[in-house]
Amino acid sequence: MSEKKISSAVIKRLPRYYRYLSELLENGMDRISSQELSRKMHVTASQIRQDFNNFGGFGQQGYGYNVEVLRGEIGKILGLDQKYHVIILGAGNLGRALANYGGFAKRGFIVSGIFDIDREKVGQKISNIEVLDMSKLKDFVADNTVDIAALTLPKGKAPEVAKELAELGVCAFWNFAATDLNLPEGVAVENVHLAESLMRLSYNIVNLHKD
Amino acid sequence: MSEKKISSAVIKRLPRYYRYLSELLENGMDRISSQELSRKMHVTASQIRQDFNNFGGFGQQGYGYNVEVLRGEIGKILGLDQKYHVIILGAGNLGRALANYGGFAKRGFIVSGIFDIDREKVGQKISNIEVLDMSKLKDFVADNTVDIAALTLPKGKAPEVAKELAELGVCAFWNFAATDLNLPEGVAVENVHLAESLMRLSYNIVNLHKD
DNA sequence: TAGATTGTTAATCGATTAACAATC
DNA sequence: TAGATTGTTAATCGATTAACAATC
Repeated sequence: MSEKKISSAVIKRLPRYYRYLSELLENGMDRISSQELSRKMHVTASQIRQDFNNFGGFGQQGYGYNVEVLRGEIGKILGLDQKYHVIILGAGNLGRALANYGGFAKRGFIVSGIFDIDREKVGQKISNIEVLDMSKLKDFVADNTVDIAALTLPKGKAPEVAKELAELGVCAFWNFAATDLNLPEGVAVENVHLAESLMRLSYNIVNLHKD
Repeated sequence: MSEKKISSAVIKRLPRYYRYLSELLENGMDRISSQELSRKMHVTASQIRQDFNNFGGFGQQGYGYNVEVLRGEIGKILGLDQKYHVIILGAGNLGRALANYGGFAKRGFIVSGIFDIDREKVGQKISNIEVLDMSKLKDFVADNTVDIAALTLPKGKAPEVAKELAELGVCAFWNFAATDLNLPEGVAVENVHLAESLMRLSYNIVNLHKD
């Protein structure tokens, strides 16, 4: 398209705006200025205005932004006006935690399948969904819409399963395995590397008193 | 100190270097050049050399970097040469997943306490640790070393519990709650906002075919 | 209208990449 | 020594902040 490419720095900030706007809405606020939002979020008002203006003018001079409208627009930009069917690969602790977490469904992310190779786990029900054997994966993807695959597999297995799924047409991966997936272009990957997050925390602990 | 401040862009990349170097070491590689690492990691060789040089010369002209030495140095920078005592606040699905995940203990992050308010959960054992009632938290922190508090509480509770813990001297927080903690300076916070991660993924799905 | 606040341009700052001399 | 590759400076690129005219 002719739309200018939005920088990933901006995209990374959008969900946080969305969260703050949702809160403001819950609290009955119906308008907010960039300056007020700036104070709440601890970012500059200038950045807020720049960010929003990447997508067109959501505000009004002398008034600010309408909370509900702005939240709606950002939601649309983030694709939250759609539903997504999610399958979870790996019914371990983390896979189960994701399946059981109701918050995602509320935002339109519906878990429709859970897979594992472990005989013990296959057949169990998690959040009302039966855990299927990995051998059923191919057929499942052929017969059902799968928008997102959440990978909570051991790092050794994750890249090959992701590759297989990508070949079957799944084009978005939420990757919790401690590895890079190295998938072809045209596939969306969002990594959640908990071990790396924890290392950044320990770095900060060590350097906390070194200013 | 007199050390120049390392930019957070660099720090964010260190754990990934550490992961790749650990893999290389497992595969028996004992040296690597910035160019070779560049190809594996899909970042520029220039960036790799710049990043490492923030901490001093780990390499050798004409040779490259010794994998084991470099991994060790980065590990030290990240604070992985120490042990950390972790308590988990909230024994829900995610709290249990974190407690049960053995990978953290292997890297020196030891879960030493789990807390919840739910009568059903208090007394249960998770990964050999008894879930304690939140009322015991204060005494526990007074009697035990607590380096990190992992917050897997509802967003409504997280900020107040974090504030209380910070006042008791806990100075690092691994925050999984969908909220900002707004703690005073001198406290390290690492956020893992899964809902935001998922929104970035849906943004990418929507925009996948818009180039 | 006067006051407020956006949208947008220009200035600054910081991070990434390129280039190459130093040196193993 | 010749070849390779780092350490480091300089050039480029991009993101953030400041400033202010437009306008509600």
